[in-house]
Amino acid sequence: MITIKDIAKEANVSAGTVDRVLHKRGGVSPKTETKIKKILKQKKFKINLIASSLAMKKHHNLATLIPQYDEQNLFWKSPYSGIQKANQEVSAYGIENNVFFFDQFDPKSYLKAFRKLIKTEPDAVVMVPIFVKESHEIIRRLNLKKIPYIFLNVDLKGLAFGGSGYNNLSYIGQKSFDAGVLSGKLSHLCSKNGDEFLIVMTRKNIHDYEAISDRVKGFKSYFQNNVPDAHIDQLKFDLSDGFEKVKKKINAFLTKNQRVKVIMVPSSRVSYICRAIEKNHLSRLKIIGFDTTPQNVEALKKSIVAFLISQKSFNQGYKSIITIANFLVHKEMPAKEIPTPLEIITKENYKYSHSEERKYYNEN
Amino acid sequence: MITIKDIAKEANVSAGTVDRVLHKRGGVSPKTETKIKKILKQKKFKINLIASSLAMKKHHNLATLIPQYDEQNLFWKSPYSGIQKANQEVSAYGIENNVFFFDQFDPKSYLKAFRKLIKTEPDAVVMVPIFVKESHEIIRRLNLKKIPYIFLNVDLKGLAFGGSGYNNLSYIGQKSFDAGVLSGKLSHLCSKNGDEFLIVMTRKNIHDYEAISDRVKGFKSYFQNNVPDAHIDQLKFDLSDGFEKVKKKINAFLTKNQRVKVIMVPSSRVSYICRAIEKNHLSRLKIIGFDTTPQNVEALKKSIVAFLISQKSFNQGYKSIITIANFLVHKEMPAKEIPTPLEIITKENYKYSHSEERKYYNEN
DNA sequence: TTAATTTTCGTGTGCGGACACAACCGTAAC
DNA sequence: GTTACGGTTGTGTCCGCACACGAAAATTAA
Repeated sequence: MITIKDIAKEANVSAGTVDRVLHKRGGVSPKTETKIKKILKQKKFKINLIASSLAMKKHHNLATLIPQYDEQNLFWKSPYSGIQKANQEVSAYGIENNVFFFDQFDPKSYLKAFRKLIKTEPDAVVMVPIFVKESHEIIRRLNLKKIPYIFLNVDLKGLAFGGSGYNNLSYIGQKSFDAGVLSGKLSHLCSKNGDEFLIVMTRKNIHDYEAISDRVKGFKSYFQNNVPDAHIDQLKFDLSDGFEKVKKKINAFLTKNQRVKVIMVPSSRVSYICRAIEKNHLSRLKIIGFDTTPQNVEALKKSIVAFLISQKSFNQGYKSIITIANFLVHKEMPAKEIPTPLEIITKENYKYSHSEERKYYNEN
Repeated sequence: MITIKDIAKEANVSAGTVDRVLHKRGGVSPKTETKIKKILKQKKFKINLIASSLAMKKHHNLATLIPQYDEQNLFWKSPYSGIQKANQEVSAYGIENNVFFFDQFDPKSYLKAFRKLIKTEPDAVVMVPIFVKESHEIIRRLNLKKIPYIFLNVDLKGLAFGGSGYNNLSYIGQKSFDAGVLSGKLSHLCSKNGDEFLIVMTRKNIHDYEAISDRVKGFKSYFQNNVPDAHIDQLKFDLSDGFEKVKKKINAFLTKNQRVKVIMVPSSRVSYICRAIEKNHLSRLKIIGFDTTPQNVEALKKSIVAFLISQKSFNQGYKSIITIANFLVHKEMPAKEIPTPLEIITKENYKYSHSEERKYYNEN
């Protein structure tokens, strides 16, 4: 292991000078600089990150803005767990992360949470920009204060601020269109000629409308490119529709359309849909959904759902914090987009797929 | 962030005493010990791992014993890359890892590599125990020297040393039986009633015979439990069979058995098999294989192979080093078994599944 | 009571690097 | 020739912890 002192000795300078070169702090004569740089390369010197971050101790202050989860909507629990795990890890680097929650159906609570957030004067922000208009305002203020921010799970785009768009450091989440394509492929693989397909949309979670519609587009795109004459039906339910109405509607449809053999639910509400479907229909159906919420996994285990496509939201949360921490501490510029793997989950491989997350649950 | 000094001040003792309690070094009166422990809990003190590992600087010496990869057999490149990545990371912790290669078909080279390895007097060993008899001897010597070791990718078991078995710290790899079950499920999902299934075994790689036979068992087990009357055929090829013979045999079989619609190849040689199959057969077939070797991925991209089940061997290699490093540095006892996820790879999600690995390739 | 131990505890140093500050050099201005 | 000043470079301290060493207190022996 080569240290700064080793380099310094070799170059007949002091450690301070080497340090200046390493950090481009200036104040070094060109001669010595090139000499040091040469030795640095030659000896393959790498900064010891352990020692470095200990010495820095710049006590950074992070802030996270994410939806609150509840019994009804457990989806957001997973990224939050990932965030907590990351918080623990980065705390040794002098990074503290304050998490602010908001109601995913209430734009006002979003702004309110942000107002609390901004008062803590964070050095960087991780946010889930669910609401378009309000996010625009929030980002305007972050830009003003020159606070860097990254998007988690929702990839807000637009020609804001004079066409330049939002300059988030990074987006961490799923590529919804490709996830949809994958669901198309899986649907196709577990069907035979003449089978029909059904997309069931629930509009309960307005927030991820963009993602859901992208998944549907991806799904259709797959069939256009591979099975152009496939017959794809679509059912939409609204917020106001009660469970009974959903039930009636969907079963009536399935009775009338006996050739429907595959159902794709482009949201995390697939288990809800499954509960609505009568048993006699279920037996002929292959059902594909998204996200490994506890209810969905339950349906998977009972072989009601054939595939779940997971976006590993635990990892998303975890990675978002790690990414921004590396940016703050080591000035490491993240990729503009950090896509999460499109994980295919079945009854048979579920237990191996979320071990990190479960381990964390058990420990806490 | 709470430091040892904070605790010391609170307890009216010195930092040294707190340190003694933290590390159970003894020499502390029961009174002060309980007092300190109480404050430790109350303030939720956590050792700063950064500072800790910097202070320790116990310059550990690791050794790794893995098969050499070559053009013919790229499988082992992936874990090696993971190991290299991990080596880089742990080097800051004063851990150096020497990698020793051997020929996966030559037991003698295995022993020879080990002899070189043992001369470096490693503090711990990561090994791929391919050869049963030779591994027994190697492990005997490791036990004698009390050098801890973990198994990578091959889960050697047995009633060695008086029935106690090998006491490897951990096994990091795939659960082959469950991987087979998963391949069964996927085969089932993309078939319809009356379709027949074919297992094609190549015995080229004797070493993973155990894993391959477990996969086959898992495959059959799935069908026994779910589709007891399924018709499963089996073809075996030997080392001595040339490509032309394989070709002739397999195409003859497929011509005669037109109802075979799904082929499962329980090894990483699926692309080899695909090349042997004539086009007119391919169109009706769904093919499932293992491991994302470059050739297999190529076949996946061309839609010749429907599914690959990946054991993420890059991660296996990476994790093996990280695990043993944590054991050495932080005395963290690993789980006895660390199973790799059973990842389902299709043409549509491949690009998202090995991003870490590719990123590493590009950087180097 | 005093000396010899043993138990218990405090102090100091170093891990490798970051950064503030001091010190040095040469040159230009006076 | 002295002073001033900017460009360079060296030195020292600290980050939080681990651990060796020695000092103090408590105990036992003489």
